[in-house]
Amino acid sequence: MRIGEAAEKAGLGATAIRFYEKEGVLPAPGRTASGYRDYTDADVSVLRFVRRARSLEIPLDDIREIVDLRTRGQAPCDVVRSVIAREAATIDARIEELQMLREELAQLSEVADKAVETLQGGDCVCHIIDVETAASR
Amino acid sequence: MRIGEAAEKAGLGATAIRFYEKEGVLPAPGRTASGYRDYTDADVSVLRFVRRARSLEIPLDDIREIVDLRTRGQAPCDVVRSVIAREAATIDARIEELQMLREELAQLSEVADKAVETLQGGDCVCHIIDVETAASR
DNA sequence: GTTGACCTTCGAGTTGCTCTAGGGTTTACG
DNA sequence: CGTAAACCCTAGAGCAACTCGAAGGTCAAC
Repeated sequence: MRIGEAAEKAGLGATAIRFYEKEGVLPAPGRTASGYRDYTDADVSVLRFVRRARSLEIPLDDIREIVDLRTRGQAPCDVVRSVIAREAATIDARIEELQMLREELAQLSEVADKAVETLQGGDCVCHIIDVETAASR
Repeated sequence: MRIGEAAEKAGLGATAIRFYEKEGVLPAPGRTASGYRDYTDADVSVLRFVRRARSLEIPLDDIREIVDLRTRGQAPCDVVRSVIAREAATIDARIEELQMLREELAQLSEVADKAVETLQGGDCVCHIIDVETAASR
């Protein structure tokens, strides 16, 4: 199949696939007589893996390593496992951070509502920002 | 004060501050006789605002807009409020997404553990990846 | 037989910075 | 007074992970 179909099956953009190939993350696929990239179902499953891995925010360098091991028929399990562990920790930290930010935003919009109520537009120059900088202490 | 002190007070790097200035996010500060940037406490509070806004992942374009309104003495409240609302929604979505990913990772590392147990290294070529691609359906 | 959808490559642009090179300045110490 | 460390300056390159545009080749249908 050509790149468009492979892209759709994998849930990626065609340009992203070309980019991954250029970056050495993906092996070069076959080509048709006219020079079009020609993907097999096996290729698509690799594409899909890359998409999944990227959606987990695993860096391309790590993905390249895993894909490389895979295509050379070696066991990427240990690599995958350590990457999984690392990513899990990263994601936990990220979630925690975002929850804190979310809470601050909620407070902020409360303050913003009050500021608007009490100040009625006119002289509201930067109260929200001031409160925000105060909150950042 | 010079850029290093301002940077420390605001919780930013000096290079980031220069970058913000170059990008027009921050107004150019005063200069000493020898050409060093010279920041006031008011400047630092703007820096701090930018840092806070960036930690909320608000894009520099939006921050520039808000800072711009502020320095022109206009009320950025409505802008700030709409940005806050938008960012809150973004963060909620992001948290949800990350929690899903986190769950998948947990499953994945379970599978990886089992795969290692049952397969003992040798022919473990890509079971984790296969499971992962299967899970991505 | 030509329109339109698809494919090709290459290079540049995006965002938000950091880093390097190659300088000048300020401060403190001996 | 000299000098070494720590600070500052600019300009430009580089980073991740892509996307977009230009300029063109190809394939299917009507």
